[in-house]
Amino acid sequence: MSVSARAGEPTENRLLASLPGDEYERLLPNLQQVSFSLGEVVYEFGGHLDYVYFPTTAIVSLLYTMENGSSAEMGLTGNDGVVGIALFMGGGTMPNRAVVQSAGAALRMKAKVLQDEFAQGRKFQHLLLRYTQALITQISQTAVCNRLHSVDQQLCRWLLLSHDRLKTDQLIMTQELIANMLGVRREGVTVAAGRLQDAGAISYVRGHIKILDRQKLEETVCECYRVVKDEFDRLLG
Amino acid sequence: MSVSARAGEPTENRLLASLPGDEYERLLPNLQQVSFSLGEVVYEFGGHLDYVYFPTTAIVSLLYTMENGSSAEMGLTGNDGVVGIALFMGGGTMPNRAVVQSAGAALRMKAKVLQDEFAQGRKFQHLLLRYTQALITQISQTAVCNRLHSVDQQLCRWLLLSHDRLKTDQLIMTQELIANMLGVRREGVTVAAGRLQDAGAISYVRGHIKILDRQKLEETVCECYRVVKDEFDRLLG
DNA sequence: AGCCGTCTGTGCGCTAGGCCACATAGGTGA
DNA sequence: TCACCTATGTGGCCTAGCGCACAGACGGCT
Repeated sequence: MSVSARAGEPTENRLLASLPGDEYERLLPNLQQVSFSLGEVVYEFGGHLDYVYFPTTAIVSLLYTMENGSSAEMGLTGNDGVVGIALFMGGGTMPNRAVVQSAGAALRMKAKVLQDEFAQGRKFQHLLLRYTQALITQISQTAVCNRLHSVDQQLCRWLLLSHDRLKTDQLIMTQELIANMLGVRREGVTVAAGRLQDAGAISYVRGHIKILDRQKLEETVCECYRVVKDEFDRLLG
Repeated sequence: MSVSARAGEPTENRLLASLPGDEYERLLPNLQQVSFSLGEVVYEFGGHLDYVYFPTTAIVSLLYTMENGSSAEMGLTGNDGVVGIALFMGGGTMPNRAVVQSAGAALRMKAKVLQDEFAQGRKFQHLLLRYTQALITQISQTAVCNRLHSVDQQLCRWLLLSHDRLKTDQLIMTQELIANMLGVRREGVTVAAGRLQDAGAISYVRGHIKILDRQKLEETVCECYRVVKDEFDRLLG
C-alpha cells in the first residue's frame, strides 16, 4: 500500500459523495489517498484496524479462510462502500479477511476520526448503517447462492458485481484467484468461464477477463445478483 | 401471535439484560410480551415492521425464499438478539423472511420507541450494533459453510445453534422444516439425522428431536459453529 | 531463439447430494 | 378398530463438482 499526499476526488466514493456539505467539509482534511495492489491484504481475521478505507477505484473482497486453507468470499466492497465496518459497529477486531481483488485507490480515515463522527449520529452515521445493511443483504444472498446455484451462475454473479464497481470492461484476475473467492476448484472456474466464452459473453486470456456482452451475463446469472443490486440502489442510490 | 398484558421477565433476553439501570427502566414500560407459534411468519421479504422483537424463549429463523420456492436460512435469532434490525439500520423494509422456528415468547417494542432510543447514541445503540455485527458473522459463516461443508456438519451446526438458544434438550421440528432451513432435500436430512441417531447423539421421533449427547455433536460439527459462538460471546458475553 | 514459470484446458474416476418412487410407522379421529 | 394423514426410512438413478494428473500455451527473461 502506498500513500499519496492528498485525496484526488473523494466524491469518487458513493458514500462520501452522499454527505451533506458541512459534514463533507469536516471530513475532507482527514482523508488520505492510498493505493492498493492486487492481492494485498487489507486486514487479517481477528486483526485490528487503524483506518477505515473508502475505495474509489479499488475493489476489496471480504473472505473467510478455513483451518484447512480453503476459503470463500462473503462479499465485496468497491466505490459504493467502506472497508472496516467493525470499527463503527463496535466489534474492534475483524471477523474475516479483506483482500484486494482489483488494484486501485482508496481513501483512508483514522479510526478515531471515524468513530467520533459516527457518534455524532448525523448523516454520516446513517449512511454507514445503510451501507452495512446493504452488505448484510449481499452476504445473505451469497449464503443462499452458495447453497442453491451452480458455479456458472455464481461466476456470472461475481463478474457482474465486480464489473459494477469498475470503470473498465477489463478485469485482472486469474482463474485460480476467482476459484478462491467462489470457494470452488480452479478447474471448475475454467469450464464455467469456457462456457461463457463460447457464448461470447467474455474473453479470458491469462488473467485478463474482458466483458464482451454484459447482456448475456445478466441472462445467465441467478436472481441473487438482482436482489443485491436492487437493495444497494434502494439503500444508497 | 398473541399478546399478553405485560412482560414476564425482560432480562430473559440477553440484550435487554445488558442494559444499564436507567436505560432499562426507560424501556421497560414499552415492552410487551407476545407469544409465537411454530411456523408463524414474523415478517415477509420486503415487508414493513411496526415492532422489533426481543425473543425470550422463541427462536426465529431469517431466511430467503427463491422465486422457485426453494429457500435457505441465513441466520437465526433467539434470546441473545433482536428481530428486525432493518428498523435501526435504516433500511425500512426487510430484505428477508423471518419465521418462528421454535414456538415461544418474545418482547416487542414499537419501532418509534426503538428508533428514538437508538438515536440517543448510548448503551442501547452500542448493544444493537454489536449484536448486528455478531449476526453478520453468523450469516458469513453460513455462507462459507454452505459452500464447503457436508449436510451432516451443517445439521450439527444447526442443532447446536438452536440448542444454545433453548432451555430444553427437546426441539419440535420436522425434518421437512429443517430441510427448508438448510436448503437441502428432506431425504438428505433423514440420512444425516439417521447417522447422528446411530451415533447416539440425538433421537428423532416424528418431529421431536432430543439432544442426547451434545459432546458428540460438537465433535462432528465443522469449525463454523465455534467461530460464530466465540464471536457472539466476545461481542455480547 | 530457447528456457521456464505461470496460467489454462481436458479427461477420468469418484462422491455427495439432487430427483423420484415407494414402503413403513406413529398419530388421530370417526 | 380402522381409515387416513403426516413423518420418516430406503433405494435407484443421475448430475455437478471434487481430486488428480497431465498437456498445451502464453509471456518474460537470457
